[in-house]
Amino acid sequence: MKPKLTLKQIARELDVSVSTVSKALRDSPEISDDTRQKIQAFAKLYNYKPNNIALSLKNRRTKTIGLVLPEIVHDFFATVISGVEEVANKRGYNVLICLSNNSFDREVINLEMLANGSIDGFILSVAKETQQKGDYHHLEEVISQGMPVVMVDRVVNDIICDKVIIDDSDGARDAVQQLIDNGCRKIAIITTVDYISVGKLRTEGYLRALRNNDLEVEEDLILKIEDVENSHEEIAQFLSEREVDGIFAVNEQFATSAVKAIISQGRSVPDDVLVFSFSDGELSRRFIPTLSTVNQHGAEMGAKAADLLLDRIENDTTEEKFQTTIVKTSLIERESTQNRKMPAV
Amino acid sequence: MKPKLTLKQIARELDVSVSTVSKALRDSPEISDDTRQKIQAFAKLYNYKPNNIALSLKNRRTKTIGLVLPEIVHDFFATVISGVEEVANKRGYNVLICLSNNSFDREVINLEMLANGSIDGFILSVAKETQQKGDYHHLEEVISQGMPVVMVDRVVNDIICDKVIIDDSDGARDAVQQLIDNGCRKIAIITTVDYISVGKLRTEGYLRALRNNDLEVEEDLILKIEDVENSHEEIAQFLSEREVDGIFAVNEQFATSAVKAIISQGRSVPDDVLVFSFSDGELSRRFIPTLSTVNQHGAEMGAKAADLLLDRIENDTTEEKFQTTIVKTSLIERESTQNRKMPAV
DNA sequence: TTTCAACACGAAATCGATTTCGAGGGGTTT
DNA sequence: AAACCCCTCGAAATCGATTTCGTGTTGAAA
Repeated sequence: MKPKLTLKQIARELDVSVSTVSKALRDSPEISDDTRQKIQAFAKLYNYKPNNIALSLKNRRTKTIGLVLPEIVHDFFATVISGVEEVANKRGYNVLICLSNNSFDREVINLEMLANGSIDGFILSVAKETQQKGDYHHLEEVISQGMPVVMVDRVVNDIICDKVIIDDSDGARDAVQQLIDNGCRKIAIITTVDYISVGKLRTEGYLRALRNNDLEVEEDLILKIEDVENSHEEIAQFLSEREVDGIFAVNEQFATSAVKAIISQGRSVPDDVLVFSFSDGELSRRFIPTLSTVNQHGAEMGAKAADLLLDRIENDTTEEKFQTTIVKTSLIERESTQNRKMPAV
Repeated sequence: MKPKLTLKQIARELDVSVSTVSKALRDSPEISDDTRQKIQAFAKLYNYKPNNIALSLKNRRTKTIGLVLPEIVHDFFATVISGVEEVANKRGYNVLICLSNNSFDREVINLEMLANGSIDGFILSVAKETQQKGDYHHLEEVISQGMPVVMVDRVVNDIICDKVIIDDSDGARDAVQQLIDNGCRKIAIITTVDYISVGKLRTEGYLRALRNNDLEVEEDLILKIEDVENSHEEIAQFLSEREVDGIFAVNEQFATSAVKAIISQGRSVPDDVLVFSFSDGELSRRFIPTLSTVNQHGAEMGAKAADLLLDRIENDTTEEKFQTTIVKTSLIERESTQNRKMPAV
């Protein structure tokens, strides 16, 4: 690594002191026009850029924020990253991304790595395993150190900090309502186990929609998936044993598995069964049929989280109280709920 | 931000010097057992962790690598990130991710931001606009500064550095060969314009496969997409005017658009037309029919790139010559090429 | 008793930048 | 001519850690 140009070298070269160089480059009035121009010309010529690390040490802030996510090969989190990155860059910050791969241990390690001066604050979405364990000491620790933290999507209610979430429950309710409005009466839900906060909330929304319409809640129509990897067979099995006219799936994977299962039964989506999905990604947009879905506005969530975090970092508003921002979901209706046989109610 | 515990504070608290504390914590033999234990106990009690920034400044290395990508809402790049992240973390490094959004200017800005001490080296995949412009001065600059750089996937031949690519051309050739073996004789290709390096290479592979089998190359069957956003209509139009029995698409988006167009013509994939895609993602795995595709092994590419970069960083092997690693693609055959009518040759 | 080595620790330099404070020189005021 | 001020610049502290070198003490060897 070739050593980069430093203030000291410029000083030696031009036979002035380091402080003079620093001041000249920052247009301090202490420095005469003559000297200033000479130094600035030299710096420009050799393309001097101050060393970020030295600045970080001096200023006690790194102009970098950390983003800790459970996974990345997932359109939703990818869009969150885009949102965070855009806002952060616009405001002059870098983004340090760490993946927990849904592992508690990796999440702890990541927080520790970052919390030692590398960053000015965190944005994180909690790992699945962490939610399962319910162990949040690592979060409490960094927060008690005074590190600003914003949680996104998969949040922890017990931890007090800024949060950006979507109205999971309302979004689910609206989606199911849509199914009902389109004539469905026997609606199954394919969801996650309850310790996943968003899964639980979406299940609640499903239940609310049914009750709002005086439809009976049949426990038998609720499928809670524990093992996402092998969910496809489980879903196929589930649907083969039940006669439903509508399916609400809490993510794209479950939705596509459901469609596939229905089709392999010789039935059709949307002619025989309507399917509503959650989380809008490439998959929903390009599937055949295209999937109706609840749009989570991931980029917007990321952008909002970044703004919240940077506001807290820059204004040092430690005493200001924490807020939970809810980004509204919206329904995107596509082919999978365009029923041609059942008339809309 | 509450000030974190520093060596100086420990020193003051225990009434020893800063150097003694530092040495004690690093188990230096200069320090007596007594003092060492006292200091280590204190540090442990108050959970002392050295400040990363100070270490970076002192050591002249940040234990962080930069990863500059054109986009992220794209399974391939997401898997590359996973691979990089895993290796980097395993070897004790953080990953700073920047997105260029395929913009030349943003790429330049990102490089400049990172090149000032924030990181020890780069991994990057060149932005589309940069390839179009052919302006690589920003790359040359950071490299001439002695910053180690590894390029991934979308590489620039003119720049001399380590590279990790796939055998785009061979992968495409193999895919097209597979189509031919499955009985296709009129094979269209849906590809990108030539300034995208990988698009051009895949087109070459397509041509080679045709020639290898003494099939005539019909320019009319080659569709080069410039505007990816509105590619769907272009593809539908293209296919409606041509009678083909096989389609090779250089990415998942083009492939799904093609399938959709074929189906809306009242024909079937794979019964009437076989479709082979490139880049294996959720979409290919979950589409109906599931898509045969050329697997790019993104995680492997990312991992390899990270290993190359870290080796260069840690061994300071500036003089060692640069290598281009080719990660072999592999064909994944799924439903979209399981022809039931045309017998395999 | 003198000398010397081993031991345990501290002072200071260093990484690269910023910033406070002080000082020298030139000119102006009384 | 004495007093003063302003302009311009440099020395040094600082951020938090590491590391070299030096120093004082103790004990043992000569």
